[in-house]
Amino acid sequence: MEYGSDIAVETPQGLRPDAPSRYERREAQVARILEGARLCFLKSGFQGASMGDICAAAGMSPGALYRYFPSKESLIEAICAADKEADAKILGQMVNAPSIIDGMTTGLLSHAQQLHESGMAPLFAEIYAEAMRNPAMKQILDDSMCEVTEVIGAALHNAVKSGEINPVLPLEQLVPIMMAMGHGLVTEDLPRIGIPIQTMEPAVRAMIVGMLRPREKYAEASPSSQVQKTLVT
Amino acid sequence: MEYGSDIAVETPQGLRPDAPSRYERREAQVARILEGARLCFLKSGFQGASMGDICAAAGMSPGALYRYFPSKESLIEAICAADKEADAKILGQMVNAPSIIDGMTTGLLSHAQQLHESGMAPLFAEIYAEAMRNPAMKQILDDSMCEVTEVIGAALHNAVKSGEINPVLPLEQLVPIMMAMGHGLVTEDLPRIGIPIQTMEPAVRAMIVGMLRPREKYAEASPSSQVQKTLVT
DNA sequence: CCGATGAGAATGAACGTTCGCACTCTTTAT
DNA sequence: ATAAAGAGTGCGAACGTTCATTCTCATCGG
Repeated sequence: MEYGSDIAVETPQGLRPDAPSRYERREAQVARILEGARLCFLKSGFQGASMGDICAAAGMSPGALYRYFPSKESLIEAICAADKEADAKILGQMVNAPSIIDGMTTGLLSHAQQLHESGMAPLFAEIYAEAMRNPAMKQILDDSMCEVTEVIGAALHNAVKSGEINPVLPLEQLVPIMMAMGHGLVTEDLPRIGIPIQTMEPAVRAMIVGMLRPREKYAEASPSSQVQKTLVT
Repeated sequence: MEYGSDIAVETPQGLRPDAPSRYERREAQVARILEGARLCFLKSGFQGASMGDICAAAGMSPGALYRYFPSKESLIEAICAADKEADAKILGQMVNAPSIIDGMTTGLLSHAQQLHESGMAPLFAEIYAEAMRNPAMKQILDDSMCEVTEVIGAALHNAVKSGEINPVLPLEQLVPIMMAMGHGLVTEDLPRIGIPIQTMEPAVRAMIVGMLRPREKYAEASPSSQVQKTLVT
């Protein structure tokens, strides 16, 4: 059951630096497998998709596929990890915006948009369900969650210190709650039921403003939904 | 593949009204099976739990179990339907409260509480994931979702008419968005990571208030987080 | 005695994974 | 330059297991 963890290919430095074929080909094959696996998992779920299905989708025999991934589980983990990396990118947008309200609003909406366009929303649900019982998957998810919590928490902490916002709750509690709500927003795939992402902007902003209670000069923000805070907790 | 849909037991009227043993015994067996199935699905997921596991959990042989449920799929559907019924109960609380803000706030929190206490949160994730690919499951979920949307939508509509609230968005858009956020809140199982349900109260209220923008006399509400609306969309 | 119920072995399919073999490059030896 | 060796890669049959479901037979209440 214990394979060496050579899922990822060796670094190119292991070969002549100008030799393209071997290393690049291997990377391309890995990509093909992951893409096929993603499609199958999307259609049938982690447990429902068979290795046969995945082989077919990747245009490859089982023998060949197993040269790249030692088990079905390793495939699932690779897919999850890739998904979490995509999340991290979005995160950057959120915390680097000049206004924390704008950053979080557009960050959440981009996340939803990306998930919808890439058709990954169902996979998200799958990952969550799998994490509920598979400890290895749980770890991947928790690590990612932890990292996100810290980065957002730090950004909010700065905003609090500079007097930009005055949250309804201590940050340790507020951040997970906002993330949970955001998680619901992006997994529900609202565009599918006729609610375009852009429509959600005022609602998302209202939620964030409601929870962060920015001082007036920060709260004006964009299109609609003006709210001003009146009291400190 | 096409069995008669006699998943649920025949109504008691089909037997002598004073005959307890047959009908009651059958109902008890069904309950035992469903409880065992629930535990197994919780632990291993719909696809991961085997009929053998479920038989063992229900203290029953496969031959016996199949006298009550014609397939594994019918078991899954029964579990989902039971779950959706539990949701409907919570819904009553929400719309019958004198203040729509209070009703929705406490309704959401009760839902989260119940899901956490009954340990059903992981099943929720499982149901969602399954619905993403199984059309029959999708139907069950959509029907429930549709019903909830209507009831909440109607309650909000009344509140708008009476001038109690002035939502940031048209209701057809707002309701699904709020439900999505609520869904995220209850499935994330925040108590598990150290955030007790009651802590979430101000945050949930802030979200709801932010989105519904009640007039001042309704907005005062409980503990914290006072927000007042200033403009119409 | 009959229909409902239960146990548990049996069945056939599907699954994840492995194996043996063939083929193709790349490197090394001649 | 050519041959031999070796590693990487691919195929698809085969293996052992597990699974959902069915079958057969026994039991029991009415």
